[in-house]
Amino acid sequence: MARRNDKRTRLIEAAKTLFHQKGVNVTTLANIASLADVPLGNVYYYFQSKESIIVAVIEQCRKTVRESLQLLEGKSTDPKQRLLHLLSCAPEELEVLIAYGDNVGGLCHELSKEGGDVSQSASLIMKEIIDWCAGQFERMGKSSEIAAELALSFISNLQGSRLLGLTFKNPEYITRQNQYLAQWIQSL
Amino acid sequence: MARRNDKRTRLIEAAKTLFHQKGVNVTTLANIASLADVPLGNVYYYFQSKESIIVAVIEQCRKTVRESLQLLEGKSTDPKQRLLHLLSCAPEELEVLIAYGDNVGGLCHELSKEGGDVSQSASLIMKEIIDWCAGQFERMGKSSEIAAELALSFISNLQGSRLLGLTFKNPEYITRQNQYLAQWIQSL
DNA sequence: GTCTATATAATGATAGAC
DNA sequence: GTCTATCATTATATAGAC
Repeated sequence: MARRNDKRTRLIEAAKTLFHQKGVNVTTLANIASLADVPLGNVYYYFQSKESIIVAVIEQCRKTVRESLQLLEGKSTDPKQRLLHLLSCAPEELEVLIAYGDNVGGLCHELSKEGGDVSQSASLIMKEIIDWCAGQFERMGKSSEIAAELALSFISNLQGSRLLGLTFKNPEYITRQNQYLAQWIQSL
Repeated sequence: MARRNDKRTRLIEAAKTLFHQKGVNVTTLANIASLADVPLGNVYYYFQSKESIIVAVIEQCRKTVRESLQLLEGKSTDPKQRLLHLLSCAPEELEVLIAYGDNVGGLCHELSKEGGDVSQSASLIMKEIIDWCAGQFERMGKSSEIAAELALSFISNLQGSRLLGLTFKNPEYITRQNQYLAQWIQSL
């Protein structure tokens, strides 16, 4: 059970990375096994199918997102500052964003076309982010209805700018838009 | 040459539809040939490889986008109205958006991860849209620098809202955000 | 639990008859 | 120009030795 978790975890991490970098559909089990340093045939001891790996990756991403948001809550008690923290990203993160796009956005984009359970679970990650933002706007004194609308607008813009950053391979598209959003938040 | 264009066009149209609905990487040549009602083996008379079909689809999309934008210019001489027209979409279009997402956004997302020539040609479609919007903002009296920034913000938000609409399979995510953007444009 | 070898199906691509 | 048949490769998935 100890080593089982080890390899299982490694496979999920490898899959998560490759799904982000190449996309879910382009990534093969051989790719995942190779990166995780696990023999191809052994993958099926830990996962029933490729889809069950996808499900596991989604769960893992959701956990990561939730932890990141909780970390953000620890950084400041001011909701405005928290939202600004969500915007700011380190230079390495920015490089990843222009090379492979936003992880959550990518998953949602690709999986939402297929429909079914997997599609919906992916959407829950995005929902978690939006709801968290709405919570911050509420703390800023906005009504729950207005807060939901602001959160939607905020994430919409954030996701859009990351798509443009990816498309044009230009970090300025993201940073410029982030500055704009930061001003917008300050003005609320 | 006459019939050649006929089948070739049908293949491009079929590929364009399937790339949008399923994604580029998931779509097989068999899918395309089937939808275009062309025998699988015959595809290679018109295209050298799958990649050359992708290139052709991108060109076709770019042409479609350019025509749509020119059509928009005919609808009104007022740049604000033109931008509002770009936002408004018919109920059927809205259904397509929540089912399969934005066509251009989808192409850029998927192809930008692969890099290379194809990636860059896809980005040119998005650039064409942004530049057109920037042109409208300039006509509204904005400096070229400000206009470029506004266009970026506008398309960023538009693309983001379409991703959210797709993700949550909810047209309200798009219409609500469109209303917000419409107000934003009016206020400029 | 771990790994090799392989079955099975699908995919991009080609050969060659018509 | 058109189409059938098929190759070569790769993918998911399984069988079974250790």
